[in-house]
Amino acid sequence: MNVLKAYITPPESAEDTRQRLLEAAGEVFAEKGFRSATVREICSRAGANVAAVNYHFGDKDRLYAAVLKYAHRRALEKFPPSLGLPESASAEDRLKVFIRSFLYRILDEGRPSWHGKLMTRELADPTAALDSLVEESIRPTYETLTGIIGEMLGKAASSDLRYFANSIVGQCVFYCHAAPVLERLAPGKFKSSEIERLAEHISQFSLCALRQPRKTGGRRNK
Amino acid sequence: MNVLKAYITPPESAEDTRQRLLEAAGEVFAEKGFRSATVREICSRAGANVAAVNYHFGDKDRLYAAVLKYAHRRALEKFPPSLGLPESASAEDRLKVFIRSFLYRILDEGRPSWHGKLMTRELADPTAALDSLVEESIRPTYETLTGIIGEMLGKAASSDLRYFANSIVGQCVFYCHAAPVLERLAPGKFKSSEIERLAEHISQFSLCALRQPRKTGGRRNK
DNA sequence: ACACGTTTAATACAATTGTTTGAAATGAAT
DNA sequence: ATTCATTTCAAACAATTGTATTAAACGTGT
Repeated sequence: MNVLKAYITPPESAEDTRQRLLEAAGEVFAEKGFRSATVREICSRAGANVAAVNYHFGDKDRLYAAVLKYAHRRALEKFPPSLGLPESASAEDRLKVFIRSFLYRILDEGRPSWHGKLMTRELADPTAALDSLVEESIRPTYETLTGIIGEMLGKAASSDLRYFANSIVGQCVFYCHAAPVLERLAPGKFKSSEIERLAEHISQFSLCALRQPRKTGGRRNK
Repeated sequence: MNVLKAYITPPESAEDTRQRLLEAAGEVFAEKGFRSATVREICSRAGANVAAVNYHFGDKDRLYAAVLKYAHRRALEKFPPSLGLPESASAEDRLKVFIRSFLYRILDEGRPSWHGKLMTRELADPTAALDSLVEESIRPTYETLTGIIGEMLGKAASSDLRYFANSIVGQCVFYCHAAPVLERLAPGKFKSSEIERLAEHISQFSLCALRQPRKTGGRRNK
């Protein structure tokens, strides 16, 4: 019976509280930010003792780093950057899918819903974890985007690539970053259908600009 | 001599330390955010005693509220929304000026350079001060923008006005909000000339989308 | 010179923070 | 049943926080 039980639930409750800590920490960090979040609240919400964080992760910083990694992995596997779109698809279609997937990743309310808030918080108020987050998570996504844009603009305008990428990403993250203000400017919650509408708008808005013919060298006619 | 001295520096050092506190608090709040900023550092940077904040402002919260008001007033008088542009100017020109002025207000490095950071911090991590900040500062600016856009789109598309406004504001605040990431993605500081270039790009990018003919009712042809 | 209201200063206080400690509990292997 | 490593727990630690208190310093009008 010992053997059987051990086989059915191998890591037993050890790995279990670790997991609960990860989930609870995600919530709290997203709500309060790294500095204002307290390990006491995290542990309490995870139904664990105050010392659990230090036992399982060493300290608050390493717990936070683990949460960031975990959040990004979960979000990516739930909404892969190219949602089943074949590589042969046109650049315009890949851009549309990129925008849609990106929006879902940062705005989705399903589990874990806190991924977007967590990321925007880290953008605005960086901790020591930002460096590796940029290199491992953000830069690859960013380069996917500049790749698509470069294909649409042609090689000549490469110096402007970043501006266009920033314009697109900026439109997206705004809804996550400025959510408290948007809520006050025009009360009413975001539903999932709203995300579809949003993706449609941002795609159209951006495609207009990207389709615009322009001179080589990157500078548009004034 | 008493009379003379009192006349030359009327509020003497009382109003003076109040002012120094305001400036120092602006710096520290912008750097650390409201919750992580300590009144001890603020007072130290202002060359004042720890108790100075409570004496002059009551408590940390009311100091913060005062700083927000002060920052917005200073930024608005330095970069008025319509930089001397006549009201008769075309909607396109007024949009360009709006974008340029908005960017300068949030990205300018002159004094007080912390206005932009302060605002984006309050967006992302609201305090009790956000409500009045939205009503007194943000909403008027936002309505100026939707007014311009509405003129360009025609009345029919009014339900989409907010989307277009968000797209424009989103592009702008991104450079302030995601500054730490942008710095890591492509090192190199922002110079003032960069702001001009940025304004040019965002204007062109957005005008393309706004000029695009669309059906009445707000939804564009898919 | 004196008195008085305003401002500054040093210090203390209670609350909260992340982290540590050492004992109790747990569960599998002998 | 005993041993042992792993995990949980309550309690305590030192550091930092915003704020309150109390006395000193200052400038001003008499």
